[in-house]
Amino acid sequence: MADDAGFGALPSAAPQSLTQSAREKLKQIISRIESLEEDKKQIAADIKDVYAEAKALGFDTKALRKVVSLRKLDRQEREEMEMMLDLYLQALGEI
Amino acid sequence: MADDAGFGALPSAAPQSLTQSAREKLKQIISRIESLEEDKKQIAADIKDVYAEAKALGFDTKALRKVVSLRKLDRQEREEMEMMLDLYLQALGEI
Amino acid sequence: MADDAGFGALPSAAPQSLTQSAREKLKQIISRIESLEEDKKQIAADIKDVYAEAKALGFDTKALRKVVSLRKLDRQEREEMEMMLDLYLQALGEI
Amino acid sequence: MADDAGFGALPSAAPQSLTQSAREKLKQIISRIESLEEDKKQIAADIKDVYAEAKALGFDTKALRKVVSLRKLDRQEREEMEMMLDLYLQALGEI
DNA sequence: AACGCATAAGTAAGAC
DNA sequence: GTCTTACTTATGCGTT
Repeated sequence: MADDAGFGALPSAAPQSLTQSAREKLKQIISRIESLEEDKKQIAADIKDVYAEAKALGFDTKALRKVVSLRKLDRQEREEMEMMLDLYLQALGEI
Repeated sequence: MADDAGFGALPSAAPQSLTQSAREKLKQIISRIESLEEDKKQIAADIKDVYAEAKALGFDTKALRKVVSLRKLDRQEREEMEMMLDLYLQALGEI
Repeated sequence: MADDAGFGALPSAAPQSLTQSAREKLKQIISRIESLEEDKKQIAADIKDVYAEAKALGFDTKALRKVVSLRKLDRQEREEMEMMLDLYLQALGEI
Repeated sequence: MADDAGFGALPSAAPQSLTQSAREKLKQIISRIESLEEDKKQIAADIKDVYAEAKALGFDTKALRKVVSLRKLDRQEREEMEMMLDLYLQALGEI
């Protein structure tokens, strides 16, 4: 697959002639990123499947999504609270 | 505003009192979704890490991202072409 | 939920009492935006009409949409390539 | 520009050999759609500009967007009311 | 009339 | 710290 795309994207010091080892490293990096993105995409598809399944069971997916996002908000608020707490504890430690 | 949450997150027949089994099923669904979203979030963090690592090695992350997205475009175009081909074959089949 | 509308749609210095001129300016801005969005909506409707007309003439709108999107992809890729080229030229300039 | 893309997307009756006039018609259709989409894109850019200008004047664009979307919701509700009213009037006429 | 899709809005991250 | 760019979510549209 368009694997010769390994141009550019190089250590800024030597733009036009990448050393062999840099080339190798670059390929690895690209490969890892693309692999991770593939995984992410797969999980997104899995999530879609779960919603589809829920719908088939008679659940209202729109409401379902709302529930999930509300719970996420709650969690975020809780995390923020913890961060605030850390901050305060830290501040107290500095007295 | 978006708060008119048209509820009914449940099998349409019994809006306000979910049966026990429906409740269980609902919990399972939410749990699975949240677990998957957690995984997805983790992978996104991993990707961030790879970029950070690449940057530390002297690679230009902006160019790196461009390379990745360009390769993605290539892939998309190839997929699009295959879909087009399918479409045409299908159209021909309908003669 | 998203109802915590963190207001202050106004010059930060005087949150609750907008000066008369700021009020005027605000009205103008909203008006311009809404007018532009109206135009945009109109054009979207026009596009819909063209597809409907095409369908009436016997064209397969699904294939039609694919063609349009493929041509758009082509254009995007060409633009991407030019951006890449700029990036490289720029990188070379920095040697 | 990739102008040879005028393949397929054809009246279902004669998939592989588009008549000359159908080809012409197809080109016109694609051209009109692309032109309209270009206009739409331009307007979207204009809207962005207005928000940017508002920001420069000290307005909080996030809140601004909220205002616009709220007003849009209001309008939609009003339109629905009018539709309902029409419906009722119509129903009354049928007595 | 409901389902999936595709665009569009809003949000969050990264670069300069 | 601002600003753009990318991603995620949400709504609407066409289709079956």
